[in-house]
Amino acid sequence: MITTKGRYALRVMIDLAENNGHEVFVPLKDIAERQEISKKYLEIIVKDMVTGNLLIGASGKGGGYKLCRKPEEYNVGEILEVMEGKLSSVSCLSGDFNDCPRRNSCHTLPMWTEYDNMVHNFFYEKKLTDLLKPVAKTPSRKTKKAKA
Amino acid sequence: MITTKGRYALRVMIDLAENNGHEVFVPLKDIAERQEISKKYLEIIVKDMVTGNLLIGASGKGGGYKLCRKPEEYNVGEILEVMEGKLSSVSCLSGDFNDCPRRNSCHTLPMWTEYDNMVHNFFYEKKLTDLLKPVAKTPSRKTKKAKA
DNA sequence: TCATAAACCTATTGACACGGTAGGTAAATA
DNA sequence: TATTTACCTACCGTGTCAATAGGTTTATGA
Repeated sequence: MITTKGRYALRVMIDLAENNGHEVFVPLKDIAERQEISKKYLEIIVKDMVTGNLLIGASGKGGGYKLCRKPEEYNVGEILEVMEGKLSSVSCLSGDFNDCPRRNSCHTLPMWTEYDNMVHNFFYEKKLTDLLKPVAKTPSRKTKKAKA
Repeated sequence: MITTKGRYALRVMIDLAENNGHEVFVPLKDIAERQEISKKYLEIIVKDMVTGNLLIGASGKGGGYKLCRKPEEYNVGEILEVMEGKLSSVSCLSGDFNDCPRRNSCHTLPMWTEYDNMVHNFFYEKKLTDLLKPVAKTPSRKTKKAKA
């Protein structure tokens, strides 16, 4: 189960991406209000996001939080892993890794491994920008009309 | 995270499939010993499995547990769901379903839905028999050699 | 009929995670 | 120097996980 931490973190990222949070510092108060999430609780979350190199924080008047990369340079997987730890389906595959004495004869381990890979790929291939509201595309100066 | 309940249940199923547990009752003691899992804890698990129509239990001497279908008629997903409840990635998709007031404007819901479908398919397409030790195939009486 | 072997039932436990709340400190700005 | 903001520490109620403990019922077979 993805917990509120992961889900809220994602919403913070999206909020920043959609509110110029790539260029200017956005106060947490604003994010909390837009997202209807307790600001106090969000403090905990964004703190982890700063530690995890997803955001930069700036204290004082005019401060707030800002993306430290361009939105297209984030993928969902890394955001979730910062908040939830490794996205591992079973304890056999996380932690000390190979502490299970049955690992060599385990009938289910291959399935868990396959599952883990699938999940990892799913979230790492999903970009933050895939979650943004589809914006009316500003046509680039030289738009080639697609063939069909 | 798949908990021990789900993982142990799967191992019980495999154990039965590999120890004639489709035809005769196998005492829990034997399963617990082979699987090196506390019998006491397994009691809780198999109880749920009986309730969930995965196993049949028989009390008294000569009793034990038995698969109620043929091994090839189980898939992993249903076994896990009996033990873990619905395999839902986020609370937004389980429970009362549409209690979230933001569901219509939520940017992340489509991703969670897509993810849930992927997970569901993965486990429901996986058959119990896919987890069994590959057995030296008893050649059927009329084995057609594959072309290539 | 009676010991035995098995499932079945109820209760409890310690540890930990989840989802917060509360209140204060430090830093930057105007 | 007041204000706005991030940042820090502590706490808390609830629930789940992974068991353990001890007893009761049911069926067999000698």
